[in-house]
Amino acid sequence: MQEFKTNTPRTHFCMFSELSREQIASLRLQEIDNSYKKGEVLFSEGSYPKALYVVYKGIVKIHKYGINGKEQITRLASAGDLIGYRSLLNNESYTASATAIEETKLFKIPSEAFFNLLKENPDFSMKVIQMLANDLRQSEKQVVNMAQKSVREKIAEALLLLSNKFGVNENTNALNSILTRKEIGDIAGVTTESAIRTISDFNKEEIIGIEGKRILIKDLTKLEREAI
Amino acid sequence: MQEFKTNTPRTHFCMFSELSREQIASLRLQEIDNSYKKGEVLFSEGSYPKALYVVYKGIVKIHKYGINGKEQITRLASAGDLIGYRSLLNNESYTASATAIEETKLFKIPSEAFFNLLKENPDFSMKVIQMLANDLRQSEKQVVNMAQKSVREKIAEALLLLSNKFGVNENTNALNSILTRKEIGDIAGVTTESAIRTISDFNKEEIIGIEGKRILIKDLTKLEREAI
DNA sequence: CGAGGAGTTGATTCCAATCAATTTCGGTGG
DNA sequence: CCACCGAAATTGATTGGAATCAACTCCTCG
Repeated sequence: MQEFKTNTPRTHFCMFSELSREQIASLRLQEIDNSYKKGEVLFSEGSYPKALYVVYKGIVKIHKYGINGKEQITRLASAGDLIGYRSLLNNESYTASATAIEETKLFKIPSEAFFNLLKENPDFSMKVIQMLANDLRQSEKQVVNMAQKSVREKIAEALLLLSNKFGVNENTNALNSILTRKEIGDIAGVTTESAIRTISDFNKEEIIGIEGKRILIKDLTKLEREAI
Repeated sequence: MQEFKTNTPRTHFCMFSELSREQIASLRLQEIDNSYKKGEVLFSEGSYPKALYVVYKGIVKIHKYGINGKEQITRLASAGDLIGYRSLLNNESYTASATAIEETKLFKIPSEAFFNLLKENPDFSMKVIQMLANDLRQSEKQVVNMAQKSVREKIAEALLLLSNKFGVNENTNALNSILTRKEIGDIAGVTTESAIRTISDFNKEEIIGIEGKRILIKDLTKLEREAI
């Protein structure tokens, strides 16, 4: 029934390609001088957006708190990704928090600048629309995954996500990103213990390798098969 | 165009309010002469979109097939709702199927007409953007629900969705929509048996009532509490 | 070198899926 | 109008997967 390969590397989609120099200027990008360290919170669920941000270095997790505080990571953002746009577009408070996973640097775009460009440039609007449509597709696929897949499948899926999004070292095959086991569990929607056990199983089965916190993708084909 | 009525002022969002007569005309809305009967498929996962549709009567479920054919309903569309827009915007094949739950009538909008209006009317673009941002918010909430909630919570959530989206008869408190127990399970992401057992439990606890296939919302407050 | 966080492992529990059987219901044709 | 058929709903028994609880080790960092 599945018509797509679930792990098709998504061509990176940059909102800002094809904008003219003037249009970029009109966004009034401001470099945020201080960087966010690992664990620092960029914004929190419930607070109100004042601007939107473009990540230009590092990794940010977008996460929500569910039943008795259990975390769910809904998205990972890295260089080129826009964050905080959704609440801004809806004019509502943030429905998720954003926290740096690695040291992160951001550009800030004042919200009026963003809205002005949206109004004046139909191509830019179309870009935003396509980005949203893509995110939505991704999210709905995720709903089905969460509802139906086993822990093993969800962890395989999470590892593939990390591999696609951040890539692997071409010599060692180590994932370029280092997340805690808890965070991997929070992506997959399983407990930390289940994440650890499954990662350990994959290691025993030589699908992946483990070097401390680092995970090596040893057999991508098998991993893809595990994710179904 | 006729006014679309619903009991859900909060979530309901009509794309076409605030469009001028000319703009509406430019969409070249075509009434589709034959209606779709209960169970009829409007389009299927994997096929390619040729146009987009506005529901003007009836209910349509948007659903995907997951592990060994198990269905997941990702969205319900009724009067005023647009369907099939996402794949059109992405220029990709449908990632979900659409099936009539009740006898359904549609307007069809040729895709060029839609794209033209998007290009020419920033306000309309903004409407589309907001609709997408809303859908996305909804979908990400759903991811957390699926990942973390119990069967009981998910069924309560599904019943609330039906109550909000389609309303209840103000005398009997019966849900205006009639879905099968399987479909309710497919919304909640649980098996049909679990859906039945939980609905039966809620009935025993006088949170809801059952009259054949019809479900009566007897105690909305309790139901909301169940959904957490 | 101590402390605390991250990772690991084992034992236990329990929720929900699965499997199986039966009843009820709604629509259709004689 | 009623009998019949298939689909939907229901109920029970069983199983199994994953959460929970608990204890412990291993880093890493001040």
